[in-house]
Amino acid sequence: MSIALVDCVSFYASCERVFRPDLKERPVVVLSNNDGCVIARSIEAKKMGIKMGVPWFKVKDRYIRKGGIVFSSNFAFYGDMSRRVMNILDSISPKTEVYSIDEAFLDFSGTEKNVGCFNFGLQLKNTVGRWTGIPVRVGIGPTKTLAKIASYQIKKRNIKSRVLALDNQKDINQALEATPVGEIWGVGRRLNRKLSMAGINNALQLSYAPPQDIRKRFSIVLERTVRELNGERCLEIEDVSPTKKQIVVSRSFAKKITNLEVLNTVINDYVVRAAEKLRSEKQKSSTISVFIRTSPFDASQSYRAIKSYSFTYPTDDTRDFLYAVRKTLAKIYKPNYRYSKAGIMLSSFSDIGYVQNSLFRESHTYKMNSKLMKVIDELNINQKQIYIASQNIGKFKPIQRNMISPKYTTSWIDLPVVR
DNA sequence: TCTGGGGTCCTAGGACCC
DNA sequence: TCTGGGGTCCTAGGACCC
Repeated sequence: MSIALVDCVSFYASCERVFRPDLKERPVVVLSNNDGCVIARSIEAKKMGIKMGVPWFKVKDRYIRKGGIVFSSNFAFYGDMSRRVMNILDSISPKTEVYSIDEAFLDFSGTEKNVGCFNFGLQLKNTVGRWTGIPVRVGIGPTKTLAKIASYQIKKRNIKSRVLALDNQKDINQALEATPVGEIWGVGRRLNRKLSMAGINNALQLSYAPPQDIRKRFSIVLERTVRELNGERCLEIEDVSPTKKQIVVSRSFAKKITNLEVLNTVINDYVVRAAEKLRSEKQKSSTISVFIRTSPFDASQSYRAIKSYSFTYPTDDTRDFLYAVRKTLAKIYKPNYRYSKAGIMLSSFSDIGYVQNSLFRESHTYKMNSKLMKVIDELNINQKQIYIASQNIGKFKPIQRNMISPKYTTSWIDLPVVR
């Protein structure tokens, strides 16, 4: 009964190093959109005191002066590297859940008798390292939460093999005692404070708390955590990814927007992307929400608004969404504000095969529209860009990425050359 | 000057029903 | 004039995750 958590070390920074061996052992950081803040740091950068999420402009000078290397985010590249890592894990383990871009849970119950937990972890780490160049940590335990704890301990104790198997109670207790309550998976800032006020400071103490009490005083979520710390499985491995319940596309702008038409054009881009995603998920949506806001760091003004539009029938037609957004945005837009971010959200999904007929719409129009969208999607996959007239086509550059690396693995032009 | 993006789950409270 | 009790469903917002 064993679960492994495979966790890529400083994932984005490690990706950048794969095709740049000259960056080995040098500080590397990766920035968010608009080069806003630091979202990944190599170990060397962490040692320089660069904190996660820190605004780039605050550390830039000092970091560069000390010889640090910086990249804008290149998500097409990271996504592709992630897929490669996950495929390898999937080929080795009987059950795999891709938990995030850089983490996966593996259930290898049954096989541990043959090779042993530790050796299994070693095999995972070595194979991924050799085949992709990405370093990973492997934490192993009887439950997901304990596997997470194992992974945290690898980091904290700086275990050289980067593999830790918690397969007996003595090791488990030792790891729990050395894990502050705020580092437990599922305990955020808020719960951390509440728990320490209740005198619970490390994972071992939390594991001793009666689950029923925890449920009453906190929540059912934390109750599950307590049980998981005691080796009782409450969270299963979800090896078939559940269908999405919402799709969000949102961005902060490099330059504030003060004009409704520009805002609408930019948001139309998000709509086009979200609708593509929706169709690739084979879903239809009957609610779209639009939100706009000013910068939370701007003390002189503050406005945020969100409004939803419901269709009488579920749709996946980009033009339906564009129409809804135009109407909705006009209702929440207020002039004289400097908007810093906007986004849209699709929700209320239903399966594509299921159509609720409407009294007010001929049913054959559904099929016609789906065909059109399908053709557009296929053309766009083959790089022949079809735009909707109201989209933003280079007129306005809302995103800034000044230090982006080549798309080494997803673009023929950027393919690395070996001389 | 410059502060990310995309998700899930749970709960409280309101609307509505009988 | 007096104005019950119990249930479901939906939504907004909070908390958390990477």
